[in-house]
Amino acid sequence: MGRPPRGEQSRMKKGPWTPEEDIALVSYMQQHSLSNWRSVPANAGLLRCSKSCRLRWTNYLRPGIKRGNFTVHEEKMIIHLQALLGNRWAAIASYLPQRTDNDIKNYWNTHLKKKMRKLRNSRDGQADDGDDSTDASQSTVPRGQWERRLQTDVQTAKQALHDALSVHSNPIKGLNLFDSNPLPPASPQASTSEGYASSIANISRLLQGWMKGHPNSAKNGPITTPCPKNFVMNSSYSSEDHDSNMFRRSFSFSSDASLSTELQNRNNLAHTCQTSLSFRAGSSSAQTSYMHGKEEVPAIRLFEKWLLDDGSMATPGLDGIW
DNA sequence: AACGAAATCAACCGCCCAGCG
DNA sequence: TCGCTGGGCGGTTGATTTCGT
Repeated sequence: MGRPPRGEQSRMKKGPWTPEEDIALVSYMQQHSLSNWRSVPANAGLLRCSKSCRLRWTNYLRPGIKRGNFTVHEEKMIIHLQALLGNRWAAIASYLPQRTDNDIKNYWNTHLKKKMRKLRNSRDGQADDGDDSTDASQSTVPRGQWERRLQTDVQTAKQALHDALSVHSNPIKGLNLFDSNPLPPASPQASTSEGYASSIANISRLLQGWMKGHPNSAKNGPITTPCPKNFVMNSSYSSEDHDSNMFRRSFSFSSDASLSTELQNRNNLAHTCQTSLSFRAGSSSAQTSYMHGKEEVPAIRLFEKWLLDDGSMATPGLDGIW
């Protein structure tokens, strides 16, 4: 990618995003269909590089992101998937659509890696040697496991592609993850799955943090408070402080916007799928493994059962962590 | 209360790849 | 075919927060 001109680069702002910037970006993203990220900073009035905007949006501001409070089930899935796929966080994140690859990566590095190391040490009775040999990407994977990884890659890719394509015939499928309803559930019981952070909640969070530290609240840093399960608009918000129109815009994602986001997510998934397929393209054994018995469907079912079944078919050695 | 160490995580960096002219 | 560009990915950094003494 071409390096931006020196002058332009120096004018670009770096570091933590302010609530004002977040609102500007969210507001822009809500009103415009995304054609290319390069035009976003200028059009949204941000002194950020396009990459920074994309990252901020995909990792923190876009609708349907759940942050913090990883469940035991999610932990297990991450560990299983990491063992299978290695540090391919985007692929792992595709199995946890509420989570971003960055979030999963951070969680792995700060929590799970340590947990795994502890487990290994207690099992082997060895002192911590500090290496990360539990990482599939760095370990010498036994042939059987490698083949299973390979098959999983292909199946993951196929499934992702299938999902990505099927959205056109059934756009509602899977949309519970990206609820188009701008209003939060009326009661805790109304929320089907456990706490899902909508865009509304994301913006609420940033505004709450903004108000807590406003003005010049940089010291408070990014808002990391977990989202409430059922967001209630903060009644203490004063429209005198900020542009109330912008506020309203930020809190009213249209279903179209949510749908386009979902479509893009699925397109991204399809891209991951392509990447995944090409990843092993040079391997003849990949073909052998994939074609074996023409049993793609049972294979993915088995894998998903293994993956999603809480501990019943857990990876040997992982039981007892929780 | 004060200080340093450790943990956390948002954001950046650099590389890679696909698409396009 | 080649060079350029936009976008995606994984690794790393560094500011901030939390914990222990």
